[in-house]
Amino acid sequence: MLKTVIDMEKATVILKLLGDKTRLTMMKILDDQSCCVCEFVEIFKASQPSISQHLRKLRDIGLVQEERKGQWIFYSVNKENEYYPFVQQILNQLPSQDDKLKELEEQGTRITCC
Amino acid sequence: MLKTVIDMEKATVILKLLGDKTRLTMMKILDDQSCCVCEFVEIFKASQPSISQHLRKLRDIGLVQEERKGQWIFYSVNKENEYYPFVQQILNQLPSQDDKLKELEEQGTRITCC
DNA sequence: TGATTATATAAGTAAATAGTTATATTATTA
DNA sequence: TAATAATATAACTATTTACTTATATAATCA
Repeated sequence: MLKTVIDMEKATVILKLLGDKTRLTMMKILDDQSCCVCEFVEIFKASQPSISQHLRKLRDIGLVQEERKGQWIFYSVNKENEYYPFVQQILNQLPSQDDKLKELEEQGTRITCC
Repeated sequence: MLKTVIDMEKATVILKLLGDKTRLTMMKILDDQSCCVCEFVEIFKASQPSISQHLRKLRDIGLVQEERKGQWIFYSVNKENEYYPFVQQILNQLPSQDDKLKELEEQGTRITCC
């Protein structure tokens, strides 16, 4: 197994970002599939600016990336990121959050443009 | 390999605690050996109350434990803690902090009572 | 036993963080 | 092209966090 070593400074920054329930759940969801902002608004029952600001923080350090598809902007995990292996090891220990998106599908609020 | 799954709530709390450079470094050091408060004060060039408060937070959620030895109180990682495997996987990805204690030994400020 | 050393805790302060409201931007649709 | 929908950003506010200063406790030492 490849042993990844990350510097303490960067590890701290990443752990601080993941030390928030909304962002940690976002990352776990995004690790499986991409998701648009309005879906997160539904999932977390949070305001749009609040979701947008969480995503921005994750994007600013390169953990996620955005891609516009028409009027929607989809976010996905940037698996090319230098620190992704570090994050992945954490995410792997978390329970699946599939149910969150399943609920949206049942409600019919999942974006299905793609 | 045993797959540990930790609930999101608890994971968030632990990651938030580890998302601080002082506490993260403390945990990495303690993962190898026990250490007393005054050694941390030296290592981090921080005030005694500040160190004491960081250790209290780690102790409050059970990640470390204290043991009095005379006038000193030694802290060590509580490897029996339910969430230790989660923490350990994170710590394993961090660079060794042995040099921090080595410096103290060279200065002669390492506590050698035990 | 009085002084010193190690540590903890409480109270106060400054900085960081998360959320809100308001507004701007960009794309789609009528 | 005007209205609507999705998203981002800015400014403000409330909460949380980390650190400081002051004080308390407990052990050791002279």
